[in-house]
Amino acid sequence: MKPQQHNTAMLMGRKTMSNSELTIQDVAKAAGVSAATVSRVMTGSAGVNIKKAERVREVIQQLNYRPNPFARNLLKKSSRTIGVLVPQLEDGFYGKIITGIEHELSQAGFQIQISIIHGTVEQEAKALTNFLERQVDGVVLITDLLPEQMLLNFQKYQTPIVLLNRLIPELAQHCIRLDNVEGGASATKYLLQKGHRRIAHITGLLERAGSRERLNGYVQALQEAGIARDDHLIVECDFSEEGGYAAMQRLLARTQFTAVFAGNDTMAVSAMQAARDAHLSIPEDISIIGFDDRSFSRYITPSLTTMHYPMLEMGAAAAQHLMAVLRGENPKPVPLFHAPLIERQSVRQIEPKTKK
Amino acid sequence: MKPQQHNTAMLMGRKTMSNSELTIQDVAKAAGVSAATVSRVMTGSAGVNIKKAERVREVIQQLNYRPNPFARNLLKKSSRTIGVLVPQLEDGFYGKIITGIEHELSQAGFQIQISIIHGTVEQEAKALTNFLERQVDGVVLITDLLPEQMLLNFQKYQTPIVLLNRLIPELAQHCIRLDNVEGGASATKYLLQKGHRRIAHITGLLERAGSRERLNGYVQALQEAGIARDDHLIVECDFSEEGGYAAMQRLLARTQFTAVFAGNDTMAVSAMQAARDAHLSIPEDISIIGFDDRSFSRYITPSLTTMHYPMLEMGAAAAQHLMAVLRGENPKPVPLFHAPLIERQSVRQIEPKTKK
DNA sequence: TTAATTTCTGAAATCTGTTTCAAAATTTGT
DNA sequence: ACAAATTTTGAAACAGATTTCAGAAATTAA
Repeated sequence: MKPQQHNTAMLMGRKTMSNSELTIQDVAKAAGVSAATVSRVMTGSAGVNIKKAERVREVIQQLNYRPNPFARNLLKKSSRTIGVLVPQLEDGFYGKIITGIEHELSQAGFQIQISIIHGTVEQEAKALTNFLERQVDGVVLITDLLPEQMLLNFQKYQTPIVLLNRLIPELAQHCIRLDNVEGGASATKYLLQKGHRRIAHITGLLERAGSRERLNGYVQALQEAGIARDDHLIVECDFSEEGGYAAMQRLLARTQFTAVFAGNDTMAVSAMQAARDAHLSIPEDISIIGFDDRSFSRYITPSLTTMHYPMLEMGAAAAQHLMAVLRGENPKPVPLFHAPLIERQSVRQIEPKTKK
Repeated sequence: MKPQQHNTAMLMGRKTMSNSELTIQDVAKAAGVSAATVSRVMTGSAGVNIKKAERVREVIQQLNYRPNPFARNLLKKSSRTIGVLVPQLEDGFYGKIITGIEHELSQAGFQIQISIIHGTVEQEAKALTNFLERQVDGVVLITDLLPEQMLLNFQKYQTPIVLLNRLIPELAQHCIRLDNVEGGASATKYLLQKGHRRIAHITGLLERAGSRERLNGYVQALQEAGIARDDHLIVECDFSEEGGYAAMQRLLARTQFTAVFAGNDTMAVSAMQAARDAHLSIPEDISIIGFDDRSFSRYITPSLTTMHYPMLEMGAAAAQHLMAVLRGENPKPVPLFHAPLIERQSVRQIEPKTKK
């Protein structure tokens, strides 16, 4: 497993002949040895006379020979490439995961191949099939769309797979996830600790496990504080901005509260807007806490207190796990990640006795 | 160029035998023909008896045979893969470009391989070399770092290359760029049209061509309006938030103005903050216009009027251009892209005669 | 010095498709 | 029905590495 010999010399501009289509045979001829010997030098296998090896290395350098990766892949049955399927890259959310993955993988000499899902399950399945056809060494999936059964069928292939933000029991040890229950509880506890008692919750789509988990955390935290769940305070939403706005309007129309825990930052932002449009100011009249810590959250006014989604770290963990599996190690399940609280300005302290 | 035969059937869960290591020979044997014939069917080459072809297709389906891509690559000397080098993916800026590229390429059956640059020129050169070694069919580069000479040396390889947001004269026809001069002028003209006459400009690093171009646009627009360049109104900055804040402070301390054209949205946001901290409100006291249309710009208060950087479109154009080159077409240079104005709330109309 | 080891080396096989080429099969022309 | 033309076909060559295996060379033992 010697590091590749190729230098960046030629890119740096030192004179070198342009290696159009050099094969190992050419190198062998130039060095006066057999192709087998050159190969041994290239791969760093033992058993080559030290002096001869040196000479071969020189010739390789001289000619700037680069072995044809396709021939190599064919033999090795591996391309040292990992496929990553992401829902989108248009904001930094998934970009951070990719960054985390890439950082780990590039160090191990792997490349990442990405596929962006453009909506339908069909397309997503096609993207996955495409990875198979191209024989990537492993796959990282970030998707809620693909039905469980499809993922399970995917196991038939020998290709290792890691799932991010999704739990599939049969693949549990390859699932990298956030502790959403804990996160939801932390957010709620923070509001409680700030003196709030009437705390509303705008959830994401409850068909998504993550949304349900955050809701559970919210309910749990309230319970621990001796507050019963009040369904007037809970409204389901679809993650979107429009939804967040409408959800806040609905809440304002039907009950009273001093704080809102939004299931994600996007909904939090638009909920804030809805509050403002109803002549309520934040955090004076209503405190709000989000979830995810999206990049815009620190820029809005007031800046949004939220739970940080450690995507970089989770991406890195996904990559490490995949590497381990590829090395044939026993895949020990990755523990849940925790979402730390990012305290900013959208939540204010309330007088302990000011029960509204 | 028949579309690949592989269905997603097995992923969908219909019963199929797990195609562990099927080769074209196995299929040939099963179908009672030669490997050559199977190959002809797979690649859709003419000259196969229609009935026999049908039978072979059935067997292929039955066995769920997928040709080994490595063997294919070896022969075709192509992997239908494009390498993309990006500075970062942690916010949506470059993610959008990738999205544009991916969208185009996936339709053409290409995959994208991405490399994120982690800072140094050395690393960047290594990433590029890595693409070479892996024999990607083409490369899209988004980088200011790599020295021109290095890029030129890169030409020695037959691998086609497209540069985004950078002009290298010798590679001009493969450079996809934004018309920064026009963009800078548009932003400035908009402020002029809103009645502003004392317009400050916070530039990006002037060593970057883009920053100089935007500055030139600014100066040009002023000139056209009969206003001479006033260097007190221009301050160079480094693109960063801290820099934007300091730049605004500097401007406020040394001269008067009613509007600011910031070289990018990041600086605009922090300039706004600096203004607020100096007890000036936006847009009442100072109007501000940004550049890039970053995702956070619409969330801040007031929402930021800015010039939209059409990254999706430019990414798509890069991909299309690359495809054209790969098809052996004559590479007609791609015209400069235009940055449209996104009118939001950070600029206000000034009374025509209220010259301050 | 010869025998016994150990270390090196290269020819050939292998990996899996694609393509060429000549032979075989079929069709057409008369 | 027979030659000529056309369509199909499979054997073999090929792409460019890696690896096995047996023989050659060098080293050690005796």
